[in-house]
Amino acid sequence: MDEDRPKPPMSPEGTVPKAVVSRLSLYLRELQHLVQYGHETTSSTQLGTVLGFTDAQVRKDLAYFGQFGYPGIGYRCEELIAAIKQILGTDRSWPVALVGLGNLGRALLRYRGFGQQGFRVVAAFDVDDAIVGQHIEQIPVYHLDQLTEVIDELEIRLAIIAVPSPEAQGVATLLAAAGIVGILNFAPVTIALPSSVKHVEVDLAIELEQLSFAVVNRSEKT
Amino acid sequence: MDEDRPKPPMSPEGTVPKAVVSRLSLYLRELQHLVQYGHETTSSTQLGTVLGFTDAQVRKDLAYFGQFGYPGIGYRCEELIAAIKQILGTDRSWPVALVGLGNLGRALLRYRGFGQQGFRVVAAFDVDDAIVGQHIEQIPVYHLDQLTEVIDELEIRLAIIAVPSPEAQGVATLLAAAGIVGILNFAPVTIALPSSVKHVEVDLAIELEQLSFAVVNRSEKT
DNA sequence: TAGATTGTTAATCGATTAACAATC
DNA sequence: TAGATTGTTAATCGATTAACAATC
Repeated sequence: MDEDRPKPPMSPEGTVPKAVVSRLSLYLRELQHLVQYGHETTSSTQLGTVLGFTDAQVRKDLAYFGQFGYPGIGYRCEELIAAIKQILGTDRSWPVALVGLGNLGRALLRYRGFGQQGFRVVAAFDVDDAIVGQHIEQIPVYHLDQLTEVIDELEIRLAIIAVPSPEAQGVATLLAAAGIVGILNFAPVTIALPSSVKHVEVDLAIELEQLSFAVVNRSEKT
Repeated sequence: MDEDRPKPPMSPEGTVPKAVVSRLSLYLRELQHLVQYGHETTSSTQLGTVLGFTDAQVRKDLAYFGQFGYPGIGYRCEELIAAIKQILGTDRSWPVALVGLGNLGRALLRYRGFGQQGFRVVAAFDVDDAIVGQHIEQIPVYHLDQLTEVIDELEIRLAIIAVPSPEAQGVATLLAAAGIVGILNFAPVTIALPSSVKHVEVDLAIELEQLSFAVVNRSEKT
């Protein structure tokens, strides 16, 4: 629309706080909602209000990566969506490997939310002979032994671990050796990996514990 | 073992940073692993090393809630586990309602990790007549219309939302009206609730986005 | 005793917010 | 023009770390 605008092409010179990046994802999500409802532009105040941040924080967060707004006008939604996707690296589609096809693994295999944000599970792994060799939701299920080979073949760089806790570290080590550089781990254990391999841990029970704490200590804040 | 020790019974006088509470959950998880491996005591250094924190931080975090350690010795695992459970409110078992039985909802219904940490799903809700009235994993499935009634009857205070995004806000409002005080939301939308209702949002795609960002910006840190 | 480790204070570091000139 | 809103600097706030006396 306006290619001529001097747009510093993503220069995170200094180090970007981790919290900023997760808010970036929230901005993106909200912007996508706004577009769905027909909004063409938005403002730091609007984004902040919906998400519970100050307007200053929204502007500061974005400022880490460049200048995306128009003084007096705000941000053009589509434009900012494109910019954030580029920053997050989701302006492409990432092939993802999924290891472990228990309840959670199967649910993740079918989860539509990944595809919408630029991730597609292209290979699943398990050790259960009853499912190895089949396809689930059109995704081929391989034996864990084929991990390295398949990851190499399909050029997969991201993986999801959904195996029982005792197996998680072993699988993580295998994945790292196979060339995976980012791991999303659903097993409730802290896995150790070389620092070159990034990993995010999601422990569903811990999320409930945070709630439990908030509820138990609720009265004191009132 | 030593009931006589003067143990300030959980006095979070000032306000406890949110980050401290989530680390508390990690300490608990790690302590449980240590006990499984036969450890009787541990230290702030050991806990910190495994989890990637400094020893000072471990001690500071725990200090928000009382004195749990023994100078020269460290922390008795079982004792600290009991203390943290009490702080988090998981020294009891919480009945939980689950709304939405799509792929993710069903997986959560079967997820074993909840029970181990003091949460049990006791009622599930959906609007699909094909499953309403049945039991899945011995959990009764009710129609969404029965939400208020069942939550009241079973005295449920925590709920999990696993419905499609467009339904999430409506369900959240319903839950709040039914007396739910804590909500774990898996729908990728920010829901608005009265501040008396605590909620935690888990967006699976966002977790992958964090990974994608880390991977794309990986080289710069090396 | 010597060695280990806590709880806590003070110092450092980092992140959020307020304010405002510049811009449309 | 007047009103709206940005990007950015400085001020504030909060969280992490280092250091150490006290304790076992």
